[in-house]
Amino acid sequence: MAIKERRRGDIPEPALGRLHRYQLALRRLRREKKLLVASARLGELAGVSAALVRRDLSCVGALGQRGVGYEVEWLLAQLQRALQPPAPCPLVIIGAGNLGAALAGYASFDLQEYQVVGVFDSNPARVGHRLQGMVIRHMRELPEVVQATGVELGLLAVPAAQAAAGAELCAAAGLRGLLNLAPLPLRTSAPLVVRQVDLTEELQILNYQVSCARDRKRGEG
Amino acid sequence: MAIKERRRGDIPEPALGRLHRYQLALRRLRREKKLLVASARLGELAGVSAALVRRDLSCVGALGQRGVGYEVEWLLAQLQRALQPPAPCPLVIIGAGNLGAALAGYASFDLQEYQVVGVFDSNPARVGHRLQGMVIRHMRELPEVVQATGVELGLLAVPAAQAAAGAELCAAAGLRGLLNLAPLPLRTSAPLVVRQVDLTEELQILNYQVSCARDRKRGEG
DNA sequence: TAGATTGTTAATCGATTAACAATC
DNA sequence: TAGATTGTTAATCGATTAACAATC
Repeated sequence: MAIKERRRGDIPEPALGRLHRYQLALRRLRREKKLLVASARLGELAGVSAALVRRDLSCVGALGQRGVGYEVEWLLAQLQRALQPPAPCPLVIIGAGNLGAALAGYASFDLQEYQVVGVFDSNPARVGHRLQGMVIRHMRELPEVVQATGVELGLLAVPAAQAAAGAELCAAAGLRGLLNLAPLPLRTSAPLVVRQVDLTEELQILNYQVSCARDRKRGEG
Repeated sequence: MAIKERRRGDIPEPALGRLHRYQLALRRLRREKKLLVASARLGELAGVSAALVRRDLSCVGALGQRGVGYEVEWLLAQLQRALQPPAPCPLVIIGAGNLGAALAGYASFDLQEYQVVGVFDSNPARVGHRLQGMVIRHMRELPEVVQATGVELGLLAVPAAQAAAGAELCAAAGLRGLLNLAPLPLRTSAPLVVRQVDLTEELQILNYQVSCARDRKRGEG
């Protein structure tokens, strides 16, 4: 039986999220000096069924041993290779307002695998000031920085009204991927991969689910 | 034909996210003085098919007129009622580190529908300092604030290692919902509804999708 | 009436689970 | 060999799309 060709791009999106969480669980197991882990245990740690763990792992070609389980260290290496974060992945932050400033600090200190290589803003009043030890640069310098550093990813943290224009500038500057934190679904301009994270949306869903939980309890009680 | 009983909790989660985006689109249409909108146009604005728009809207009992479309103002009111954000929804922030500070600023200024009523931290070195005009309080004061203000939702912005303990304290203090921003899947402790937003995960997925897009292009070129 | 657009049903698609032969 | 656990196939479930009768 031929080893399945691991064509990139064939991992469905929900599986990508779970693979990331398996990594977290595996790192924890490694800290605990565990050498082997079964799909059942890994699923327990990641909040996922054992069957789904096995299916997800099989789609990155990461194999265990029947009757034994998965080797922690080796599996972790496989996942890292498959999801390929080339160690300290460079990143720019667009928007130096409240959220941008927060993220600059957060990303600098807490996201070990990512490295902020620049903070940009189109507001002249902000340009030149310092943020987490970095000088805020004008948006028009972005293409230059992309050229010089080869950075591909950006965090878009500007007000909703400016998100579309900001994304255009990012695309034009040569960025490849954008994590949009503005509460505005972005018309994904041609060559740019856009992902949306909207805290307002998350809060609204949470709020709804909370009120449903309350209703259910009332129904029982 | 009886009007469908709008039992709360029967809206599937993916639909909840889209309903929120319809609200954004509708507000924009309102600003543009549009009175009516068709499912096709609303879908276009929200990046969703017309059929799905109609299905989603029907599950909150929000109805249009055949041959005509949906009345913008009225539909917006229906959605707001169904998703019920009771105007300025109170909120606490747990963790006054980089991310917490950022969120405190962001939530105070940019999330109009939410109001930060307190920032908490368990690190005595931080307690007493000011953040966005609010005094950082010790975690042990949380129950008191929950009692006094009736706040139900929290943003958990502590380091991964402290997330589990933080969630416990929130549950014990009487919070009902928690948006966890720590990169750690939280074992949802009994009566607390937890939602996960992990920027690391989002970045990793984005990064993967970018590299897939690159591979595809290479394949073509 | 003719044209437009809904609400809903049936068909399709994709993701998850259950089950089990393979095999350590 | 007996027990454990994988990788994968088939069954199930849920969400999306296509299609169309209802009706403005």
